Amino acid sequence: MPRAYNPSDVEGPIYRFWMDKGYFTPVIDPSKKPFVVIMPPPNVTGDLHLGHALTFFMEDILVRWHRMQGEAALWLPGKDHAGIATQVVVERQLAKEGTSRQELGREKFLERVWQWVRQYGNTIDEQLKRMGASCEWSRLRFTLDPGPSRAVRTTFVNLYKKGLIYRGERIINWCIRCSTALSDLEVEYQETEGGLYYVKYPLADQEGFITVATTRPETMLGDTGVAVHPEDPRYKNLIGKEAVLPFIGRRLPIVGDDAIDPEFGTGALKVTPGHDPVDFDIGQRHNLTIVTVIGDDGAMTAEAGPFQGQDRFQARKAVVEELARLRLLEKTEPHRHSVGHCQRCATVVEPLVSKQWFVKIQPLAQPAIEALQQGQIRIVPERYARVYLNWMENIRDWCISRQLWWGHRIPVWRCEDCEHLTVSVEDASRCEKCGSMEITQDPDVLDTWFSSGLWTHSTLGWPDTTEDMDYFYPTSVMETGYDILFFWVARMRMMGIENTGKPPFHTVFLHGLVRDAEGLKMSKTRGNVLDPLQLIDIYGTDALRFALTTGTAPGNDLRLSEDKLESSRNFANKLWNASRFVLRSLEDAQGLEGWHDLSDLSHREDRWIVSRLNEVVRQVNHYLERFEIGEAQREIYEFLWSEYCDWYIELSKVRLRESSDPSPLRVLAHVLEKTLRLLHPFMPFITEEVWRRLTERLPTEGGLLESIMIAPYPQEDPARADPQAESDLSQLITLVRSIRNVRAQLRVDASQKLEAVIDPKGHQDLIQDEAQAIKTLARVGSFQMVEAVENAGKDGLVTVVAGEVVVGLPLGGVVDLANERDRLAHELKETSDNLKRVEALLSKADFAAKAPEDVVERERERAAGLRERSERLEEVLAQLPE
RNA sequence: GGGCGGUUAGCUCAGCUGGUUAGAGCACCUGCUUUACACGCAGGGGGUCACAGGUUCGAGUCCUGUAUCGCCCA
Repeated sequence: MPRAYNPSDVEGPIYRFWMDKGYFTPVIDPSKKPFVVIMPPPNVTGDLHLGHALTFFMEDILVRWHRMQGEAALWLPGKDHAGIATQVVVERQLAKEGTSRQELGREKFLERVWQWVRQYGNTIDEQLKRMGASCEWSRLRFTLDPGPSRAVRTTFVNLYKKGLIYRGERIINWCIRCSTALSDLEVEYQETEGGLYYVKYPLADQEGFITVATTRPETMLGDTGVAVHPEDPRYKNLIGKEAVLPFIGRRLPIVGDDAIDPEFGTGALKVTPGHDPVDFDIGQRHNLTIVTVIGDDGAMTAEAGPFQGQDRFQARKAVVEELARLRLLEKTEPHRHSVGHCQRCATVVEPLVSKQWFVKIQPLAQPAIEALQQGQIRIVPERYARVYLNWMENIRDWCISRQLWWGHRIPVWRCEDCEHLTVSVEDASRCEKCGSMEITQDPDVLDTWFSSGLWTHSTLGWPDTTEDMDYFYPTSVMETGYDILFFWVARMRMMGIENTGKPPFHTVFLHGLVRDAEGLKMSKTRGNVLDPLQLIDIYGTDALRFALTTGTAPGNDLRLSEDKLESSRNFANKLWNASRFVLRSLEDAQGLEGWHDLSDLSHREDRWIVSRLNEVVRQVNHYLERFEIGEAQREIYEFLWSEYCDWYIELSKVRLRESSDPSPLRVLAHVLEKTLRLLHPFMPFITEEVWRRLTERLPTEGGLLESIMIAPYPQEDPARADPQAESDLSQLITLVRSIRNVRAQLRVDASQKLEAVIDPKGHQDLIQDEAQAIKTLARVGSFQMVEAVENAGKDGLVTVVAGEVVVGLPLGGVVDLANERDRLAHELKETSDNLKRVEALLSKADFAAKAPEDVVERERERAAGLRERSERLEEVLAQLPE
């Protein structure tokens, strides 16, 4: 066994072993509880990043944990065609080659995309495997697969028939570069420095002007009204009158509308229903006409009069200049406002009126809201439930059509003869109304999130009645980043309830975003993206898993640094070396029978470590139940390193050297084996590797299996708890530490063995039994037990109060008395300060009366301990020679 | 404008329903080739838990307000 753990030696073969054994495939068994996680399908746009890695690690931990508990665990992997995202990526590639999708044509372009998808699809699968993901490959799905595609069409048809999908002319977000409509969610707002322009509109049929303030002067060409607050005294008398639009000459009715904020600008708003969603609504309320002055290519239309043909930003300048020349520009103020950008290509989004398909969302949102309110769905962390509810309650109809080529084509065929729309799951060949063959399919595709919204059930075979649907639906936990709560989680809920009548999962577990060491979001443009595979090459999968999921709380962002990775790698190495020690000790060992159950523990060290392990098992399960993965890992880390390695192994060395009876070998093996199982969901590879080597050397007991992956997860056993052993060992450890402490403080050479006198204060048996351990671990040559240390008649006695025990170390001339006096005085002050605080608490009448009994009792015991300690210290100090 | 989160050791972060002397990793200081591990061992220093009030026998933890940083929504 090599001195250092080398992950790359073991990870590949182990993963292949698991695959070959089919451990990732659950057995459908109605008598068993299923545990189901549907993987958030990564986009097939490129390599996986650390955000994906975090998602997969969290899910793998949960799934492995449940699988080891004997549940039928299904983790269903998949990939998303990611309509606009993928199309943009491939278009960029085409641009580099000097061509475009238009040049290629729809069919050829789609072929190109499929090529891309095959390449990256495979890469993603391989990356997942390297991450140790125990997902069910035989059920792998792609959103454009026939099954999920049929689910998409079926849902579309159903919603259409219920009147929940409609086609309408509405204001939508338009990306000029992508030439497509976007949903509200696909628009990202950025604060931008701009201007607020005050423009004078002459009043019709009377003298004077009304001044409006706008951030987008070029849209004025499409104004069809002016709005003021109905109660605004400045403008009240103008309501019902008209203004005249400069350049165009159109007469603009002045209307009163509550939506106007009298405080903003001049309190008068130019209304452009064709290019602003707020204005669109105002226009609807007051029957204002819609004029489109910016075309879907971003250039001014014929309606823009003299500005026709100019780019929208060019037109902005030109309009302002012209206004200034005509003395209609009152003033310009600098102004910060948020501007919408296309999520995928960062082009400024243009609100446009366009004919699109929409989902009427209210009737779908309502049941989803109720499911949450009735507790059918739980969100972890809970605070996101309110965020989610608030969003659901204010949700607007969802624009689902995209003018893209890559995606699920809308299953609607328009009849050239009678204009009837045939909406059908199967490809239509004739008009369902007049039977005409002259029908053409809608050229648009559906929003990617439409198919993602069905993912929890479309992957299990819906709309068919399948064994999978029957057994695995509804799923258990939806684990994903909080950034797609609205995009995805909300839509899955709505669609899941709509299609199946049941919420698609009972728990939503949200994790945070992975940031770099400076706390910045990782992005390609910033160049701070860390490639998970590279990190795996350097540190190993288990270390990366541990680093990403340790010390984090649900829903909180986390920073990944080299430090964390190194520390996780070191932990893996620590485990490796502890195992090396155990394995070497087990070589040719006899009498290991019973290692699995350990029914007859007599040695207090053994009872101690088994008791501690049992407590850790309890804690880890407790934390996992609450999705506190970071805390669960910390428990194991600390137990393994600070208790098992630092103390139990060190103590066992003493016993092994002495060949004492009982031998610690069985317990060394037992605790290591159980800890490996406990740790396996978090660090699957190293635990499997060590477990194999370990179990090879042990008699087959407890139904030992061929892989740790399918071994049972440790469960708490109250019979293992041993408070006496725990308090004994705690005293022993304190004793050893205290002596080491003094040695270090007084700079006693490490190789020098000291003589000691020990006043056991009721711990005679402990000190007697553990004499050899004390000698070895504290580097004491020999000691004798006395009744009072200060009467031992030794020179230069340094006295240590170690828990309840008192130790005297005759250091003769070694000791600087002044130094020693300081040390003791410092310790005494600390003790008596503590004592004062506790006594103050105890002396309050209310405390005894109101605090729970166990708390009071604990404080009393503490006070007694502190009092004793402080008395001892005073005595020692008093007898210190001047 | 509305909402949410953070503010805890030099840095990065844990700390559950209020109850030991507030923890970890890294960094720092001292000493160690102790036959599992220097990716290590032993010992140590370092925190008025952002601030101000309040509730309580008891507050890092609950409430109110302030400051500051960040996120989401409009």
